[in-house]
Amino acid sequence: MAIMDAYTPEEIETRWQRRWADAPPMDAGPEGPEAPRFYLLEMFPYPSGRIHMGHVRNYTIGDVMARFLRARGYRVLHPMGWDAFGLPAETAAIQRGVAPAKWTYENIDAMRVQLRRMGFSYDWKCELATCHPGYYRWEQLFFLQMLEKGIAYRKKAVVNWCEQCGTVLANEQVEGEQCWRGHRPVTQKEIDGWFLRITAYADELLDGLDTLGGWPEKVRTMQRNWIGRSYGVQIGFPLVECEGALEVFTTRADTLFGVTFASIAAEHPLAETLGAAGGRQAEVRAFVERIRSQDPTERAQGKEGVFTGCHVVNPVNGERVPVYVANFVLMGYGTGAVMAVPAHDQRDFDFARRYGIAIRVVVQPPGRELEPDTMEAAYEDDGVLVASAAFTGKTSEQARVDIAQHLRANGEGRTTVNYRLRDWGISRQRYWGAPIPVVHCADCGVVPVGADQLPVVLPTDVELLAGGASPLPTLESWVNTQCPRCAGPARRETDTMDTFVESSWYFLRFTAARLDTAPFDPQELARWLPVDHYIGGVEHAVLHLLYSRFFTRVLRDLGWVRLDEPFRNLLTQGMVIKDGAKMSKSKGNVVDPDDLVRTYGADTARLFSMFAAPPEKDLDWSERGVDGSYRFLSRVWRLALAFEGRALVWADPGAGVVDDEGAGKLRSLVHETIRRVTRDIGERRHFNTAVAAIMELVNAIYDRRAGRVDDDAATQFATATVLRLLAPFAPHITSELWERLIGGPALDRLPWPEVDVSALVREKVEMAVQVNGKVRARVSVAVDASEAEILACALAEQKVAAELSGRSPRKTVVVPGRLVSIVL
RNA sequence: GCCGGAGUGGUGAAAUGGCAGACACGCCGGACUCAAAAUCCGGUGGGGGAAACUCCGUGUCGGUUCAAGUCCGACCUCCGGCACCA
Repeated sequence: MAIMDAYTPEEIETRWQRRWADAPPMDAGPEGPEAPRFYLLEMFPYPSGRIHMGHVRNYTIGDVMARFLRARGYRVLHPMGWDAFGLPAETAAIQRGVAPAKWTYENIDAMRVQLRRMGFSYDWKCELATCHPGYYRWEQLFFLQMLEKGIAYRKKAVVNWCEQCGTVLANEQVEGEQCWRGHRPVTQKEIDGWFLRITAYADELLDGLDTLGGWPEKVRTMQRNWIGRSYGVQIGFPLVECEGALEVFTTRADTLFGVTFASIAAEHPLAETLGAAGGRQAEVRAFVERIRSQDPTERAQGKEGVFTGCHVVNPVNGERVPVYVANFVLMGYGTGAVMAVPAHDQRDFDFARRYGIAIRVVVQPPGRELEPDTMEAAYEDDGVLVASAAFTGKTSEQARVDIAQHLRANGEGRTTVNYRLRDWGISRQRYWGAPIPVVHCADCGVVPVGADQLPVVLPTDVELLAGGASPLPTLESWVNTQCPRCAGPARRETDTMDTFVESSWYFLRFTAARLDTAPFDPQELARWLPVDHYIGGVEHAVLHLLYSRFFTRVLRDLGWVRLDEPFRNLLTQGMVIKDGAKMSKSKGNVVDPDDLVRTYGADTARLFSMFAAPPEKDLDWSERGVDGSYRFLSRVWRLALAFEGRALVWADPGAGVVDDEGAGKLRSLVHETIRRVTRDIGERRHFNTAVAAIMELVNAIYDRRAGRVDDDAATQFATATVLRLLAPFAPHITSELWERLIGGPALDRLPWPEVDVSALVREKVEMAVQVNGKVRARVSVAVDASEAEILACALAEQKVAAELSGRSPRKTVVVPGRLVSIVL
């Protein structure tokens, strides 16, 4: 026997990668044969400079699918690009003195090398970087069109400010009390900025979730909660001490007769007015100032408030109730004022107990009677109304409808909808982002830049300021410009756009990444969109994935796309965990993909990330597990190379040429494995079990070959099929072995193996026989045996007869091919 | 607190209501070797038994069913999301 070449992944893989760079696997350009199309996309990375294990996992899932789908005859669009604007480039610039643009493009180059080294089959000719003017010029155009339609607008608002990032953040980008990048504190600040009217699409975004059957329920639920639609009534409570009325929002109109006070937020415009009118200006001011200076956590400690000295009138019963300023009322939700029903709202209950305000029960639960004096908590569920005039005796459900009706008839209120969702604040007080294309003119105010003047190019020859602030406001040559309207002197907007704006439409641009006369080619959009399968981390459930759904609809309404939902199917992969924690520098448990690839090769890295867990679960990184994957590939290597020097016959020998029983069994197993792997990759997306099936086949081939010198057609067919099934997971080693043993068409040009269903049919099946639910025997019966024959066979078993000991079964169940169940 | 998801060997995990633990890691044993590594073969949920076998076993307690990891009800634990949203 000749000395076998050792498995040397590094040498094999780099050689194949060079070949693939010259002749990419069937790309997805507009020309070519008509075939079913598949847009497969993975969330594009921020070019930090290095890929991490999360990327390896995410992109391996995508690449396995891409290679599989190509073999199945699809034309696959599988692009890769760079989410290239963002703060780390500025931080690096300050720390290391490299310009953000240079730093970013160098990182992109480095990461592209890493991705190629993994063997990922991207359509590199679609590559894009969002920091390129050829990309963001279209975003600026969209912005101008949104401005015209009122979707983009400017307002002064209380917003989240991240001290460390030196910028404003959207609500979605604040998690707990820290910013999404992990910084704290995030404080509240009142500032002028640009917003996109996502709330105008709240209903559509919410209802659209029902059409997304290909999304995980978890993500849909998260978006539903985030949008937070609630139906209720807005009621005007006339003010006693001044003119006008206090507008409140409630979902519990059925408790209206239980109102014993009203509360308004510290930021409510009436706070000052009511304080003055009620003669308690000093107290109110002091309270408001104290509350407003608190950070969100501090503010969430307990319920407190101050009486304004003023009252409002309950429209349904004419009662005067006091108005308080309360720390727990949010200005940002509803009207910033609430009617308070202590008996039926826990917050109001706490507040009423603290300040000695009356508690009035107006909803009684079934089966017991609430007494205000003995209540220990508010009763918040539905019940039957009491002490509610004409509505007494009605159920809560009915009363909500009837009272709303009554208020509407008297002009005292109207039904309305409220959302938890806020408009998307996109202004960032940062340098490394897409400039917002407007100017500020002393005479004309805010004036949009003409569409023919785009792009407003971000200057790249800048000096970053040591303090971290954006250099744009002080960059006179850039910031000073002419007003497009009056031609007078004007200053450019120095805020840049949230980088989530770029990622909200990149998947559309991939279909015509190099087009420079328009953002999209309508024909290409129609051809590819929506994305058939999108893969990424669940952390973007209410960030990128919500923004993209919104942006797609805006572009639809602007006439750019004909599409409601951008992503038909979504796969959210779990995190990569090591030693029980997410990989992070601070925990010191990071595995560097470069080290991994150097030691084991890309194929092993790919195989392990697919084998260790199903994609949606967290993946526990294990050095031993990686080693196991490497050993499996080595095992395949040795198995296949045993044939070196002889041409391996890879065709199915067919049922006829089977020479002995073992060969027939092996051939059946090959087809069974094709069936399993095809289903696991194509339908179930359980790549781990697909790999397990291939391993079983390899084990079976080893079993058959044990002790044999000669290798029959079935063994050769099985070995070749292993290479074909394993190719999407480990493209390098399989390509290498295929070329050495078979040559002919390259493995990645070959169609996916077909299942011969007739090969799956067995003559006999083994079935379990249960007596009273316990397996007592096994019988081997012909597959086409009737139920009666199977039963007779089972009853004839000695063990079964012993169990029966002469009794006759009370009931029998025969599931052909599975088992026989006998009940005594 | 509310909303999701998950609890299966020593470990990662697998199982259209039909023989729980496929596949892999680890461990144990054997072959090869002067020896070790690598490799190949075998064993490996727990209890009992020399063995044939046998009993128990998928977070807990109930239920439906000839049959439940899987369906239903209640609960416990862990993870994730939201969190004074009126």
